[in-house]
Amino acid sequence: MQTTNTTEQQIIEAARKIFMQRGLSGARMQDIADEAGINKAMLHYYYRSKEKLFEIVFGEAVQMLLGRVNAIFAGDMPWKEKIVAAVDNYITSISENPYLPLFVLHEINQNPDRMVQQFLHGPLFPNLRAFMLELAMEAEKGNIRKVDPLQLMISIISMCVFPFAAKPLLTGVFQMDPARFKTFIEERKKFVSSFVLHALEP
Amino acid sequence: MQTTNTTEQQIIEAARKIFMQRGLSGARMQDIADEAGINKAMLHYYYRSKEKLFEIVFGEAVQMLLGRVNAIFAGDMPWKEKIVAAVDNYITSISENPYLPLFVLHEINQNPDRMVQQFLHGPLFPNLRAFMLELAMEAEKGNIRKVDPLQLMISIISMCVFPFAAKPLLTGVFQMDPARFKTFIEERKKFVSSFVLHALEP
DNA sequence: CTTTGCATTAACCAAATGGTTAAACATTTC
DNA sequence: GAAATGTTTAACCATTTGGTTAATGCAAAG
Repeated sequence: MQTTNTTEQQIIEAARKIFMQRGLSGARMQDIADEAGINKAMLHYYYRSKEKLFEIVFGEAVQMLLGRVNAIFAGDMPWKEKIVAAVDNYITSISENPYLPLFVLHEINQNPDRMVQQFLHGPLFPNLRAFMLELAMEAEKGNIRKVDPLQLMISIISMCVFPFAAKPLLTGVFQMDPARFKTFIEERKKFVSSFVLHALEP
Repeated sequence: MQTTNTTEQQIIEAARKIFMQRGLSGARMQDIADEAGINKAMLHYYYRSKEKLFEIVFGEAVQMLLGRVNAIFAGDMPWKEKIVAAVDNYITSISENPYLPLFVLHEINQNPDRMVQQFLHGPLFPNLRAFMLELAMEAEKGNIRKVDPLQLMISIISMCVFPFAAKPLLTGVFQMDPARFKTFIEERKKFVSSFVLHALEP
């Protein structure tokens, strides 16, 4: 990745930073311009309106958050390894974008219709669905305890995502400093996958 | 609870509704006034400023979300029953306030310092801490698998809270209608507690 | 009845905010 | 090198928004 970006890219990066931190209604066009080191009029020159700019940032964010979860289940590993890899991979990728989950969650709540747009683009997580089917079959064969795959799936995602969405709350309640939180997240990778695998034992 | 409230109460209720849905920066004083069926000036007459009004609503919300989790672990039941009761209780209480988790999470992220204020009031979840200690002791005795109590605690909370924070996303991705979501939540009570208990088996 | 003190409102205000414009500046084209 | 095209800026504009004010309504106290 180049450090010298075009103005357009600089704007998107600045917009991403501001929107992610403050949300659509909390973000100020002036702040985005300042962050990008340019004049406010430039934002409108390249991206017409705040709404348009937001849609781009939001769309990319949804892709990052949801696209990845599907991709993780793409391989043809055994299901146990798939769970371990998925958890590890997902927590790692969110670590690099800690604001992402809450940003997406909050904005979807503000305007659920925006999601509809997003889902028209691609198919609905074929890998994830295939994986859930695989789990159901393993349960049938008696290799794992019989659980609702949807409940399981959402539990896994919950355990990976929630700590980031609740970071300031957790560090506050349990008095973790930033370093402690980092090790907590690192340890969490192992914890979640082993927790899930144990829970699935017949 | 009376249906005929004082103006002050009407304002708080209206503010709660608007703030919870739109957040601090997204809420408009005019909308709160309309919701309460009164003049905008009344808001300032009773609560000086938007910020002051928000702090009241936010404080109550934190209390609802965090205060309860501590209270649930108060009794002297065996730890297994405590987990079952806590999960059931917590999911039920959030069902009645589905906007609550995301609202609190989002606003804490916007301004983490606000939390500090909240924690100065009471002690830091003595029951929750006691329960975590109890789990550690059970692990020592070999009655449950040895796990980090903090990781476990946060996992339980994650699994209870996240589905509500992500409701529109989940209903979108997994194409649930409102009724389906309701049964999903109802089933979740049993799923989560049994999932956790299985995961804790030595 | 009138005075007093609180409750309520319409009209108003200043600052913030998303967006526009016309001119200056830079780069490419011929 | 001048015309044309694209980029950037300062100044400006209209609307929104949190907040104020002065006048009105109104119930209780005297």
